[in-house]
Amino acid sequence: MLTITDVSRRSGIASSALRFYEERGLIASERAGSGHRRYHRSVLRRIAFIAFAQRIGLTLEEIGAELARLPADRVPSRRDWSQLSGAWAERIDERIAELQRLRSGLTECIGCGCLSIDRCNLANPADVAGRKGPGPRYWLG
Amino acid sequence: MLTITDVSRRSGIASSALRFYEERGLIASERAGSGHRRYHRSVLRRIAFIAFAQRIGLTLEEIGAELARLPADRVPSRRDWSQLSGAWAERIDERIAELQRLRSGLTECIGCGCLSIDRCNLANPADVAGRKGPGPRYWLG
DNA sequence: CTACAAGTTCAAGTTAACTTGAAGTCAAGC
DNA sequence: GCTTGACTTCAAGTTAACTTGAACTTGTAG
Repeated sequence: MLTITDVSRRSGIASSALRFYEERGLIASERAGSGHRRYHRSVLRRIAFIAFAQRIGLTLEEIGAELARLPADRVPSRRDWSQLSGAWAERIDERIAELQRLRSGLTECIGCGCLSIDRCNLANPADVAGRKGPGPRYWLG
Repeated sequence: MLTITDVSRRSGIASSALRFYEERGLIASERAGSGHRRYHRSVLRRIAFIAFAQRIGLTLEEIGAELARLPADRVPSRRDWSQLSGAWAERIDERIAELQRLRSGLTECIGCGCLSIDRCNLANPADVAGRKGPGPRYWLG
């Protein structure tokens, strides 16, 4: 069993973040008699998965939903993990495609001078105009 | 001269956001005798530029820095605009490259079962471990 | 036994990019 | 003249993903 500092050092994730993940139900821990957290080594792989998924652009909520599909009664196998990431490739491909569209718009649209809201659909695609709710907006979100 | 509602409707950006951009010095307006904002039509192109730059991933602060390089004494020309976006192509290419690395890691790394913090550099590249400051972290930021 | 590091909880702060609400002013139609 | 909609400012709220601080307890080395 690992202490929170062990896990933090090995994963590069701050202890405060680990407690936060636990509060959100993304990882679990047992307690020593003292009340201190003790982690199973398998938590490291779970954390690696979380970090990876974040880089792909998933929110913690989405990641939690994925993790909930892992078997609860045993340590997940290689197959269990690889099945989770099924839909991700498509998601990444979509983002790459968007970036490539933006990249060609950079020369074709700004360069040619047509960057005007009335005529340029790169400057104002539907999903930019159709924003919803409060809080910051991210171009990939 | 356009009212704030005119500009909002034509750009798809909420009036509150337009006031916010002005507060940040990204756009400018004059005032009617009543105190109401009046915009020059050229502000639409400026807003289009802001929206485009945001989709590429620039923060408002960075966008402000770019906009500050436009000539202040006249309405910017086609050339003025296209010179601003010089460094962006490279930036987009870097992001595409990162996504492609992540995509191959998806099959090679999660699929093969090597996704462990100790051994997998996709799970824990330097820039994930080396995070700094408070606030949310984004995988592209 | 005494330091001092490491752990705990809980509330509040941080960042970006806005939105929402309150409280009041201005403009246009009937 | 009245109502209704558009506009103004300013303060406070929103979201995500954490961090920071306060106040306190545990574990360990000397």
